[in-house]
Amino acid sequence: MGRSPCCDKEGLKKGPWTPEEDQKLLAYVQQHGHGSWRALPPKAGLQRCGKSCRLRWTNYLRPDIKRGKFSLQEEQTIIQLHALLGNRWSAIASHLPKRTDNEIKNYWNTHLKKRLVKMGLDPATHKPKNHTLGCSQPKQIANLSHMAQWESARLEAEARIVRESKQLASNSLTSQLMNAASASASGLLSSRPPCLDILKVWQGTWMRSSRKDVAAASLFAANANLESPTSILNFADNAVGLISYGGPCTAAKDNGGYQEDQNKGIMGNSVELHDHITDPNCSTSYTVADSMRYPSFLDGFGHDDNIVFEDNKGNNYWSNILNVVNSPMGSPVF
DNA sequence: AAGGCCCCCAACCGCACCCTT
DNA sequence: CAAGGGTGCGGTTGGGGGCCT
Repeated sequence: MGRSPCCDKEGLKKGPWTPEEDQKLLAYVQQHGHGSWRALPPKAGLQRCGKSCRLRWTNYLRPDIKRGKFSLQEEQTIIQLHALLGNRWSAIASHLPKRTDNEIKNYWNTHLKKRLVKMGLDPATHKPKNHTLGCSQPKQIANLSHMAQWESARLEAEARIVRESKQLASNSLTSQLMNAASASASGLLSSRPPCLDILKVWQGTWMRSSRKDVAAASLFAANANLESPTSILNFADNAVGLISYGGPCTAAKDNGGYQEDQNKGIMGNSVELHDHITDPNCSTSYTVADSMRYPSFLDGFGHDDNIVFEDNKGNNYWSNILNVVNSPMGSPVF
């Protein structure tokens, strides 16, 4: 178990990077791509371990990094995703593609966490510390847990897709770096990330269940921009929440392991009925538990007689998350 | 001006996971 | 199937800079 640190070799430099080192690393990656990080330092003429180089590249030198102050919308996105995902920084970062997980983590720890504490919220649970406004009923706590777990697993999978896309982008970085603008336009480095489309399904479900107004829900779903290229959701065929796999088939296949995890972790209580869904764009068919069509954990959400998270303005906490997701400009990355 | 304190963030560390052999 | 290498991830640290006294 474990491995020996790669940085304990004699003669390897640690600590802050110098501009010369940055230049060497940048020049090498631009010319050759990073390839194997462990093998990179000697080739690039650096007295660093591969891990240090990788970190420096991913957290600082990468051309597709937005630095500087976080916008209000970015802050909101982080807080709300953190409410769903907890300290899953990479998953959160996948929805703020120009920010690194390290940056987001630092920002959370130094700013946002304190702000929540000041507001009397527990930064770990995002609930008021006295629990007077929280979900006090066990069923609702369980529902929240299920929601978070479900979304978390899905986001993990989508984050992985993003990573793989970036990997592909990285592999062709040389040409892209020659023309940063076109790289941006190409969508490889700064494409709209897989958004929280599942939350839209939830909202649609809320609308149905709370208002019993299928037409309104369908209208909402139809109006929603649900054409995220990597989303697992597809409203084109069914505006009331039928889940199908509409994403790139390679990505979906690549995430078989995550799908397994989802099935284990979230479908544990699912019914035995499964539907086979065939992606028209690829020959692979997918098995989707019936419970994914109508997630049972939605029971109890959005009904007037149930307590849900509310902020001090009386807004539904999860609706706020949905608002961020739904708003075309709700987040700089959406 | 200088010393102390605090904050921030780049970087490190160790573990876990994935992939290859 | 197991072992080992490569990489990703999250927690933590420490040094630099700003602020206060």
